[in-house]
Amino acid sequence: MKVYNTLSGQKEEFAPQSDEVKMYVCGVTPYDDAHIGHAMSYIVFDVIRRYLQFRGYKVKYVQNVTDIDDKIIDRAGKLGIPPAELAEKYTTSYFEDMDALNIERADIYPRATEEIPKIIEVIQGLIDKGYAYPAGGSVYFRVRNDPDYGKLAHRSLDSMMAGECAVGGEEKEDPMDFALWKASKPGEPYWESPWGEGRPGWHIECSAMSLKYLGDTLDIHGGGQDLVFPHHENEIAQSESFTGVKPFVKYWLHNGLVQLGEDKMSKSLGNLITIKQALEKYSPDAMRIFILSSHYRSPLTYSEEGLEAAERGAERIARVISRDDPTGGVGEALNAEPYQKQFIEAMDDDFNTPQALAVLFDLARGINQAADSGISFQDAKGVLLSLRAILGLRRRDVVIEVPTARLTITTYAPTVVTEAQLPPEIKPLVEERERLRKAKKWQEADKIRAKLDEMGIILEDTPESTIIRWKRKR
RNA sequence: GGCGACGUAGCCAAGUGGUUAAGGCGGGGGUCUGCAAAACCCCUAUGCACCGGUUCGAAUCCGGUCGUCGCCUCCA
Repeated sequence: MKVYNTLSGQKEEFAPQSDEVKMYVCGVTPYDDAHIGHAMSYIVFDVIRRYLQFRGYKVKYVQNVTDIDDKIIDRAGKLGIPPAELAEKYTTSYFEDMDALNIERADIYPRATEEIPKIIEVIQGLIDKGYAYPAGGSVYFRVRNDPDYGKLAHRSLDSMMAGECAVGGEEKEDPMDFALWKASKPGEPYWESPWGEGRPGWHIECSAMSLKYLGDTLDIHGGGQDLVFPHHENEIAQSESFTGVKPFVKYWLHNGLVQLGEDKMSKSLGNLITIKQALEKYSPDAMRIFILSSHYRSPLTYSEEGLEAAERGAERIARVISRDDPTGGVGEALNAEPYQKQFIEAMDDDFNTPQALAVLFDLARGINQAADSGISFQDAKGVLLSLRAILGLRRRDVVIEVPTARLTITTYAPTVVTEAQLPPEIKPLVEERERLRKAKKWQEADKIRAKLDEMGIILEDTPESTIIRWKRKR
């Protein structure tokens, strides 16, 4: 298995420290609804985690919630509510989105505000070792004392200085130094520390949490490419300086960024589409297919057409899974092993989900062919189910028997569907149409079909039954 | 300005030295169907931004040109 490591800039053979992969992915700062960019990152790492598990690894997955930060304080101030309340609101919203997208929960979600003792311990350790210094109630990391600084971003300190004139710097020894601890202003939330009242700087919480929950060396650290510098660079500096252990992370994985038209989708540009907005129009499976259709390290341009295409694809795979094998598994059977092998080959090559998805569609076609020609596909369907689960796809179609006819209800709900969920006015219409069809009154029958179509119900006649299909996405 | 990525069919997107350039969506034709829908079959890039070079052979390596984007500042 090969993974692309940002640190080396190359694909490397994946060799974790043990059978339990220690995985840390940068989480959110909850001050607003999560957007498509978040969806991309967390779907990508969800798939990576699922695949590692499929390959037999145990995975310990930790994701932080940075629930105290300048942005939270600013936004809460504007809204006139306590920062903690704002953070809580959007943390809840975040979990709703993750659940809706079928992203498995991390094992631990440490929150910055609950990890202050560890954060202070790390900062104090850095001061003791000469890597940090207090100034004006804050504490800064002394970048010049870390000869490795810049190794992740592949940049030298001097080249960083050259481009942009230094930021801040009033009490810093060096303009590139960054804050580990920030002195609080009056009215801001604060915690007691050896350096006075204050709060953690942006990068320190990730170092403290990952060291606490996963140890001195992580196997995988993930996040968006926009975090490479300065966030992850600073994490390396903090962590390796504190522990003296190198590397802090064996494999740095970064996903490409979502673009909206010409520009990156970002907070500062304000051109965000939230996950909640997208889910109003598109199913979770469509979102996942859309995102997984391009390689995780490539930029992804959000487009309605792309989502529409993904929606069709999601539907196709769900339909295959709803097909029954009439052979009962007897006789000639479709062998899905070659597909599974190809899927694994694709995923083993730095998580090539576009190719893996192509294999899934090939297998779907194979199953449909088998079904159309009376070849058993039970086992193949099992393979399709297990492979698509790695990508987190889960649309299901449910067959329901009613007294007058055998009906199949198609839905995208993750939960069990019963006839009771079918709107009561639907069934009589379907039955009436069936009577008209038997009487060969085609025009009247078609009128009912058209009427149902307007109600969001699609009817598909098959030799055995009529399939009732919901147009709705969920 | 510095660092980096990318430019493949109508759209999206794999492939990164060697038979006919994956897959999805869309489009065209057909089978099935009362008609549809679904499914299946066939077709839809003599060519991979452009120009040179290396090679028996390049979308794939090298050089150049043009274009797009990201990071360097809060960001997944």
